[in-house]
Amino acid sequence: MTRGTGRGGSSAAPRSVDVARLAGVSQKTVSRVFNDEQYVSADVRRRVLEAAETLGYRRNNAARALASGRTRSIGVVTLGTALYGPATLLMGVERAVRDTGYALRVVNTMEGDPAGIAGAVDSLLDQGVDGIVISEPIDEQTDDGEVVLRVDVPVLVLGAPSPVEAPMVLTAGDGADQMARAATEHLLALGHMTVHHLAGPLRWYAARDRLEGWRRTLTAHGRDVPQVVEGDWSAASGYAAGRALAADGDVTAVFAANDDMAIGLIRALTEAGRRVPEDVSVVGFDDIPVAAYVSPPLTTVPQPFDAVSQEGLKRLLHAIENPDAEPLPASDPPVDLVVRTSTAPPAHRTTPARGRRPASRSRRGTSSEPLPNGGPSTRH
Amino acid sequence: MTRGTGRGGSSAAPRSVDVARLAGVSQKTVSRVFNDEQYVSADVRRRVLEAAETLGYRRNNAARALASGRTRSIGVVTLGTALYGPATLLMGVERAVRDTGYALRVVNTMEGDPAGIAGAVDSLLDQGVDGIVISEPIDEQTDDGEVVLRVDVPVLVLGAPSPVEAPMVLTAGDGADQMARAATEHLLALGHMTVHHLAGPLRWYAARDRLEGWRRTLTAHGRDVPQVVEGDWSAASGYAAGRALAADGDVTAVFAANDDMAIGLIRALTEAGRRVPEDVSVVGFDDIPVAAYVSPPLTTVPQPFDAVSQEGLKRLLHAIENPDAEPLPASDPPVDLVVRTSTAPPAHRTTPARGRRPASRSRRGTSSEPLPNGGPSTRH
DNA sequence: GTGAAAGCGCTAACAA
DNA sequence: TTGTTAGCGCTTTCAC
Repeated sequence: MTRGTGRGGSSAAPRSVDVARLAGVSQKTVSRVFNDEQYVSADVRRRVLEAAETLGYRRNNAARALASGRTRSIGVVTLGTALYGPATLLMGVERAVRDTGYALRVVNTMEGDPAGIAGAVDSLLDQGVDGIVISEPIDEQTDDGEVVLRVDVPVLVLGAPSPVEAPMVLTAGDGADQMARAATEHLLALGHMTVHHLAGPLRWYAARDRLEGWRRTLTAHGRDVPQVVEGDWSAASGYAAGRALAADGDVTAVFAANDDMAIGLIRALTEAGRRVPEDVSVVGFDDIPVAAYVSPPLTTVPQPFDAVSQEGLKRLLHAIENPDAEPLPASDPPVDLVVRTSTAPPAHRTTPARGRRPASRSRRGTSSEPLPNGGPSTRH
Repeated sequence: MTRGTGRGGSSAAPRSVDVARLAGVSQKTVSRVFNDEQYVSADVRRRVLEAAETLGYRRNNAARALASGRTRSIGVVTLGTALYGPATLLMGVERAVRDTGYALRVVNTMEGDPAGIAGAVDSLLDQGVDGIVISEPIDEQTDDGEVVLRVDVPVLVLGAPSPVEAPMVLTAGDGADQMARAATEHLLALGHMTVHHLAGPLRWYAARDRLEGWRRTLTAHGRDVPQVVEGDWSAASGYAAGRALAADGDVTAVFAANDDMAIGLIRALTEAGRRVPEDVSVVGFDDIPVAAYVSPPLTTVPQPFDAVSQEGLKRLLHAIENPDAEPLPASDPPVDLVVRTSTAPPAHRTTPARGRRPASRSRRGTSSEPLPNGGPSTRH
C-alpha cells in the first residue's frame, strides 16, 4: 500500500516521523513534545514545534488510541429532545468535557426506541469511550425484570439513581425532591390549605422525584395529599390538566413539575375564568428563559444544570484517571426559588393555624423581574 | 508489553484473532464477516458470529480507523446554548447521523470564545472526523480581514452561507428570508400600514436573513421601512425593545425574529397598556412548544429543523462517501405560518387600498390551538 | 471463498 | 535527556 493520498490528490498528511526527520530528532521525541512529557530540552521542543508547524502536522488520534488503549473521549447518552432541561444539561456537559481535553461523543435514546438506553450505551462502547454520562434516564420497558447494563468504564448518571452496573457509578443532580419541597412550602406558607401537583411522566425519575418531594412536604405538614395529575412535560398536557383542575373549586394552588406545563395550565385556568394568582397560585420548575415574561410571570424553581454537570464531570474524570482511588465526594446542589407573580395568598379562606409569612428563599431577588430596562438575559 | 488487562483485573478484551481461533478460521475472515463483505460462506459466517458472541467480541474502532484511514464519525460545531433553534437542530443532526452508522462528535463555540468556530473545527479535525457540520455560525471577531477556515473534509453549514473553504461545502436551511416574508405579508394582509421588526443579534446570519426578508417585503409593497430594533434572542431583550416600541403610537404590527423575544415584547406592550392584538399585532418565529399557550397564543413561523438536518446530512454523507461525484441537490424547505391570536387587523385605521383578506398559509389549521382537549404535544 | 503478510501512526518499555 | 525496539488490533494487498 502506498501512502494514501488525501482526497484532493494533494500530498498525504504528515506523520510524526516526518516531523522528527525535519527537526533532526527521533520520532519518540516528537511524541514526547506533543504529550508534554518532561525531559525534553527547551531547544529540542522548539525545533520540533517549528517543524510540526511548517509541515502542518496533526497527531493521529486513532493511532494514539490504539497504542495507548485510551480514546480520550467520553460518551453521553441523552434523550433526543430539545426540552429545556435535557438540552441545557447537554450543553453543560459539553462545556465541562471540553475544558478537560476529552472529546465528546453523543448518542440519543428516543422514547419508544426499542434498544433504549442499553442500545445507546452499547453503541458508545462500540465506538470506544473512556467514560459514559447518562443524562436523565427514563424507565425502560422491562417486561421481564430489570435491565441491568454491564459496562466496563466508569459511568456518571445525571438526575437519577443508576440503572447500570459498572466498575464505578456516580450520580449527580438527583436532588429534585428538595426543590419540590421548596416549591410546596412556598405555597403552604402563603396560606393555601393544600397544593395540587401536576407531575411529569412518571417513567421519568425526575418526575417521580419531584412528586415525592411534594408528597412528603404535604404529609409533613399534615395536609391532604390530592390526586396527582400526570402530564408529559408539554404545555399542551399542562393545558389539558388545567381544564380538569379548573373545574374543581377546591384547587387554590398547583405545583407543576416544569414550566412548560405550568404555562399551559395557566392558560387553561385563565380561559376557564379562574384568575392566576388571585384564584389559583401556580409554581413551575426549571426557570426557562421566558418564565419571567409570560403572564403572569412565573414563580418557579431554577435548576442548577451547570453546577450539576460540572461537578459530575469532574468526578467522572477523576474516576477515569484514578481507577483505584476513592471517588470524589458529591455535594448537594443549592435549592433556589424565584418568586414572581403567579403565586399569592388564597382569596377567601382563613389562613391555617400556624400560617407563616411567605419566606422568599430566593437568592436572586424576589419579584424584580421583568427588569425596568430588561437587559440581555444572562442565562441561555 | 503483556496484553493489557481491563481495569477490573479481569481478562482482556477479546480480539478478532481470538474469535478466529475459536471459529477455526483466519483472522481476515472474521474481518470479512464484521464488514459484511461478500465471499463468505453462510456456514463460516455463522460460526464466526457464534464465536464472537460467546467471547463477547467487540471490534476495536481505533484499530479500524488507523488501518482504514476513516473514522466513521462526523463532527458538529454548535453554539453552546440551549436556545430552541440550535438545540433542536442538534437533536435533528444526531438522529440523522445515528441512522447512518456514523458516530457523532460534538464541540461548542461559546460566544466570546476567542478560538471561536476555527478553534472548534480544529479540535474536530484533531479528533479525526470524516465530515463536519457547522450549525448556525455567527460572525467572528475578525479584526484584520476574513477568517478563512481551510478544512480537508466535506463540510455542511446549517442556516448560513459558508465561512469555510473545503473540498466540498454544502449549505442547508438558509431560507429564512422566505419565512420572514410570510410573516410580514400576513401582517400587511391584515391591513397594517407597515410592520416593525425586532431583529436577533445581527452577528447571526439567521438574524440578518430574517431582517432582509422583512425589509424586502416591505419595499416590494411600497411601504415604509421602520427603524430596526436589535435584540439578543432573549425574552428579556424583547421586553426592553417592547418598552421602547410601546411609546411609539404608530406601531401597530411587529415581527419578532424569534418567539422568546416576541413573548418579552408582548409583556412589555401589555404592561404599557397596549393590548395585543387589538392595539398591536405580534408575529414570532420558531414556534416553540409553549407558543400556543402563552397569552395571547402566538402567531409564528415554524422552522423545519428536522427536514433541514435530515436533508443536509444525507447530502453530507453522500459527499463523504462519493468524493468525486456530483453533490446531491438541495431542496427548498417548506414555508409555513401558524396563525393564532396575537395578530389581528389594526384598530382605527382604514385598510390600505388593495387590502386583501388575511390569507392563512398554514398547513396546520389556523387558530384551532389550544385544542379543546389539548393532547400531548407532538413536537418537542 | 479463504488465508498470509505487511503495514496504518502512534505509545510503552527499556536501553543508552 | 534522547533513541531503539516492539507491539496496539485492525484493514489492505495479493496469493492460493
